[in-house]
Amino acid sequence: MNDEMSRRRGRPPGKPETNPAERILDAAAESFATHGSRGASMRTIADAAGMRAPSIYNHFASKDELLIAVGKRYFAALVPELQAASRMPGSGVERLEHLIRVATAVSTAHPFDHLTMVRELMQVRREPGAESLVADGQRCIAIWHLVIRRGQADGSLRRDITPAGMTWLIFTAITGLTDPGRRADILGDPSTRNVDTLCAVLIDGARPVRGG
Amino acid sequence: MNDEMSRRRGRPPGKPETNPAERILDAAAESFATHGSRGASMRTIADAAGMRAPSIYNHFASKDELLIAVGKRYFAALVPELQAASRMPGSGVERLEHLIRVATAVSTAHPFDHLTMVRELMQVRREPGAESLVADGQRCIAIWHLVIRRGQADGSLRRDITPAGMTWLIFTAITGLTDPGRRADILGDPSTRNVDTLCAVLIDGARPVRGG
DNA sequence: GTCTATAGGTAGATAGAC
DNA sequence: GTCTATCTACCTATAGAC
Repeated sequence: MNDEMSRRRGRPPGKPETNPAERILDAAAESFATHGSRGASMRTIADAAGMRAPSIYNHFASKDELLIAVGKRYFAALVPELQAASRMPGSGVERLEHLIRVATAVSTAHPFDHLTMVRELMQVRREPGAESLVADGQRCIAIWHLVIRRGQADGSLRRDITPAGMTWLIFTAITGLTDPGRRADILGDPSTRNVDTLCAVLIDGARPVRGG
Repeated sequence: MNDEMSRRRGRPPGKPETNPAERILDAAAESFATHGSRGASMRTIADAAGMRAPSIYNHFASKDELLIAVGKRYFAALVPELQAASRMPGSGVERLEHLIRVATAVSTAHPFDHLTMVRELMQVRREPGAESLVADGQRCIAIWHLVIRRGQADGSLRRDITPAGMTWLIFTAITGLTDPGRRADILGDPSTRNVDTLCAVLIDGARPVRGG
């Protein structure tokens, strides 16, 4: 019984995942995304990570720092991919397609990190240690804006929408894609093919209007 | 001092809003949407509604019931509008445009109700009293699916996306539109014109692909 | 670096005066 | 129908043994 209690929620057998900090981050991200940062307790996070709550404080100084660490991990995965995609050759609409592809890939690969960042990170924006998160967020937005502006300049993207508006629409669609609770309900089959088609709708909607 | 404390956060002077239950619902929706259902406390909700926490229990039996009441108010505003829009004459894509228009109007008119429903209502799905919420949600989804299927049948909507996928994409875009925290950051100017253009992107993306 | 025990604070909800 | 006072439970975080 003690054996079963001490290492609960085992990760898939083939994956040892011996790093405690990473285990804690995984558990925290899922808990934050599912129950909100206030609904997630250090006890349940620790439980999912296979330890007791006080042990978390050997790796992270506070709950807020845990929240910030999840955000940092997310941007560490996203920013380099976005930068690379924005530098690929092709027309504006093609580069935007690359951006959507990599952003969707990163966010569906780490859905809980994405949702934690979107829904819970506003609360710790002004906390010490969160400055880099704000900077990374602005860096990402700047990349999207630049690519869209260039697409509008070369005529491959419609000009009646602001880069900010289009960025927001794409970002919010990706956020919906990562929502594990609603995915199954509404999407039914979360197959990659379906996701690609949804991205195609966004891209086709972003092209210049016919005859215009 | 007691005078200032007892009736805090006054609504606009011209609006008496004497109904306590409605005041509580307004305060609860904003608090739920902003801080999450766990981050929102009965004390702060009561404070925003101009009363003390125990007084809320004269109108709602528990915090969960308050959450459910917000969801009910949202669907009471949305469902009739969706039904009316789905019955308007025209092609499938035109009816879908009507749906998007009324759904956007309702959700931006009651953004906190919408966000509360989206983010926090999953937790009380199986609570007694929440059955009608689940039913209303399924009713809305059915309307969207029907309109989209008809549009695909009459050739005014692309056929390579499932009704569920398109519904989800639109719904998630509307959710993003209601987010008061991010609206200003990303959209910049929350003017109606901008919102209409974003809806146009969705509609244009949903039309049959060119040459196909 | 993990644990048990616990401090200190705040949450939801109730009792009962008015 | 609103209030003050309060109960009980849970939360974050710390202390200190091992």
